[in-house]
Amino acid sequence: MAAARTPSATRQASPSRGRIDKREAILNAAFTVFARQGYAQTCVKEIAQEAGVAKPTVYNHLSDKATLFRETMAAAAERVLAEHLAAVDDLAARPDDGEDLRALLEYVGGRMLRVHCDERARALRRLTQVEAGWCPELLDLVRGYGADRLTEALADRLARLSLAGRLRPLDPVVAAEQFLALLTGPVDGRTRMGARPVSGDELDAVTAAAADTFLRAFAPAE
Amino acid sequence: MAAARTPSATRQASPSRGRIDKREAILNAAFTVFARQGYAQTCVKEIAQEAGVAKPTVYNHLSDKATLFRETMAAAAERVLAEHLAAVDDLAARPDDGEDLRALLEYVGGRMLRVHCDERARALRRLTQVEAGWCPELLDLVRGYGADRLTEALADRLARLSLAGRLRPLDPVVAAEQFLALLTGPVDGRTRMGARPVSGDELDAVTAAAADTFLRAFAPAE
Amino acid sequence: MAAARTPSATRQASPSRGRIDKREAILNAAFTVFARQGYAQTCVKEIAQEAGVAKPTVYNHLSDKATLFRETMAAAAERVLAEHLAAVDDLAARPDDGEDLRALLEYVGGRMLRVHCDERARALRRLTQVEAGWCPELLDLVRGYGADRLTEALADRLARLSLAGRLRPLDPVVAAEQFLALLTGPVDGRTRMGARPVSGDELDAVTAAAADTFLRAFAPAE
Amino acid sequence: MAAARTPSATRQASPSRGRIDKREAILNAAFTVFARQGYAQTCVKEIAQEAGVAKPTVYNHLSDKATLFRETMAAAAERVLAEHLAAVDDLAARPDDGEDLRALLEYVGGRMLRVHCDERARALRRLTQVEAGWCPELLDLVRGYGADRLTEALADRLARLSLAGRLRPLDPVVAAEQFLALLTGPVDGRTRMGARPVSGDELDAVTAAAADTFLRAFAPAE
DNA sequence: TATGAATGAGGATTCATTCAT
DNA sequence: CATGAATGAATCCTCATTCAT
Repeated sequence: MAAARTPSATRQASPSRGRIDKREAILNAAFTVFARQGYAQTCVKEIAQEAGVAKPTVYNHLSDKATLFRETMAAAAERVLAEHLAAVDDLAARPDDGEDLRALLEYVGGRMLRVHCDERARALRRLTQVEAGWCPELLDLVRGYGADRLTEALADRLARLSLAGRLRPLDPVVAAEQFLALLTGPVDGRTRMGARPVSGDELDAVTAAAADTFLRAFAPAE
Repeated sequence: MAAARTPSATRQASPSRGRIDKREAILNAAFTVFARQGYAQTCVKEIAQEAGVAKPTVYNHLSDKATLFRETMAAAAERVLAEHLAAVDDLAARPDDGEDLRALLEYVGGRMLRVHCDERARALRRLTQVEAGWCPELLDLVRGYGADRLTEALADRLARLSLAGRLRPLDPVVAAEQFLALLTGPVDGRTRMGARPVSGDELDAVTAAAADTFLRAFAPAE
Repeated sequence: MAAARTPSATRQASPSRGRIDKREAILNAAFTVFARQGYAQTCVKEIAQEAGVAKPTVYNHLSDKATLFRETMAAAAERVLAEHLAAVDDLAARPDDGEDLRALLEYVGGRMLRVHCDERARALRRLTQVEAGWCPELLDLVRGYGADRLTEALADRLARLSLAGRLRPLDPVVAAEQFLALLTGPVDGRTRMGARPVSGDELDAVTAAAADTFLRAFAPAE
Repeated sequence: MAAARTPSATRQASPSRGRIDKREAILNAAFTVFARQGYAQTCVKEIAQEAGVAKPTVYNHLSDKATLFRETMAAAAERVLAEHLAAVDDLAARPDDGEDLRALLEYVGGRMLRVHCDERARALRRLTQVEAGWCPELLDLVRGYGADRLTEALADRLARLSLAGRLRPLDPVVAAEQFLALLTGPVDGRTRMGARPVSGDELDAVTAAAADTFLRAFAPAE
């Protein structure tokens, strides 16, 4: 089977690509529909239509509805992870020495908040939470793909800032958790758990308030 | 189940009570099952069994499955609201002058966090979030029954503390939002959106850290 | 539940009768269709139509297609058994002393052969044989309801005839088996395992030949 | 399976052999699976897997599932016929004059009974019987490939024995049918229509009893 | 020719909902 | 009113069959 794939991939890109594309199209369509309607309310027929394939094709690529759901969630988690990692890299690349600390926090906070509020990320969290009852592996699947990754990256930076004397001594993880909470908490509250969109201005206001409170609490003593 | 049968024994005394009790038994059973399995995965038969009545009886009291769900959520929201209000009253009754402010914040924070983590409250939030897609009134239904109520009560107290000079000048709503975020954010993160139980000790640690950060940010200037 | 059935049965015969009748109607229809088309080729819809009920009603009375099949076969086996037992009783009631032994054997043989060739009995044997692969309990289910019962009853009578000196000493079971084989073997061969009907004349001819051979083999020595 | 792969190694020598071999491999595999599961329960994919080919290859060689079944049955009938013919030849080759007639009958009977009980022959009879409903040509297809052939061969020998004065005057076909019935009837009864294996000892016992009864019935008058 | 992929039709099963009692 | 029984409308899944390679 592996032997069957290698040559065809060598001969021309299309056959294996076509299969991969179709599988990916199915997973994309599935995430769209699952996110819109939830697991049980979604019927495979809809997913097939959204993906532009026939129903059995879905079953050909993904044996079960449950399997389809798990794979869909895994793929979505991977995509969201990629966006998160981009934010993290962005964070690491951002020079902080000599800059205004408040501006840095606001930049980083805005970045994180936007990742958090991303449509896909929100749908992923919602679905995870809802369907975790019958599919507990979702929790482990999405674990670390969510804010945790950002939390750790943020904790790293906060630790370095503290060592550099630009923040008071602190527990980096707790500080990171709290900064994230100051960001996401008010937004989640205002958007009714993410059910409503929120304007960029509001995000900025929340970010500014979070940075302000964080700085007041964690700035080095005079 | 036993609870569903007991009232029927007292029915002779008050016929209308029997009806009410039966309706309430159905709503209780429905919330239990909905919370466990979600809306679509739940079939009316299960609810009827949990309530100890026959399926058509459910339809007699609540015309539709959707109606049943809405009424169930409304009743549950009402119950959770009652608990929230108790916490709020508790808050208002708590004398604060002359006491240690940190101790007050930790007491209030712990109270709120426990309300937030209550099994029923979590189930209510989860169901609201999940089923809001097809039943948008849930958002308005549960709005104000959740942390909002606490937020406002807390904002009141914070405003008075600020006026009394025990906190620096602040926007009470923002401060309340942030205090709540410092409480619930880390817990929600650690419990994977409430899917796992969390120990009382952990709650206390989070509460202490939240109070500490809040005080550092909002204590009056020297 | 038992309490709910008893009074209604007492009150009037119709409700429980209706249920029983419907169940029986379903089983009858199921046997008809299964016998015509085999298990896998039969879809539940057909059975429901044949029984004049809706598909879910079938599932209401008999949870599964497999269960439906097993119950159908059990009921059919019972009915066929009843016919067999009638033949056996008839056998026992038949006075034999003083009569012509050949006439007796022919009468009994014809009776048995007709039971054996009965449409329902043949269908039962066919289905048993066919579906025993995935439903082995069929063998035990039908065991004893088929020729075994007749074999034993016949063996009893042959033993008595032997004791009475009208047959030579013999092993009653072997003799009974052989008499039945002499009856059914040629018929089964000619009807291609029961796939084709066979005329009454042919049955009589086979019966006569069987009785003749049996008598030649088991008549008492001069 | 090994048998299906071996010929493909010799394919280079004779290309047309490869096709024939593959077709035969498919038919063999098909009979195996059909015999195990019946027509409707068998899906073409299984047959393809059992034959070690891809599903479309099956359709390349045999256009239809029904056609595949018919061809499979025809091929199997041919193979069983070959075995039957071997038995018949064996029968004819067996010198009988001067020998003990009982020994001859037991030899011939045991031979026939073993042919009758052969796994493939039984499966062929079962499938024929079951699927004859929708595929009536099976009856004609298998006719004459079963016991009929043996019946006729046996009738020939019995006729000659009768003419030779070693048996009383008789109708050869009836006598042959009855001898076969005395053999197969008890065995079929004991094996629950062939669903269970039967020991060689039991076959011998049945054969002895059959020969005994047959001799008593058809030995020449003193 | 042989195959991986795709499809259309169909079947088992469940469920919300409504009568007869 | 409360219930057992019945139903019509989905939904998941399988399978025989056909293209593109």
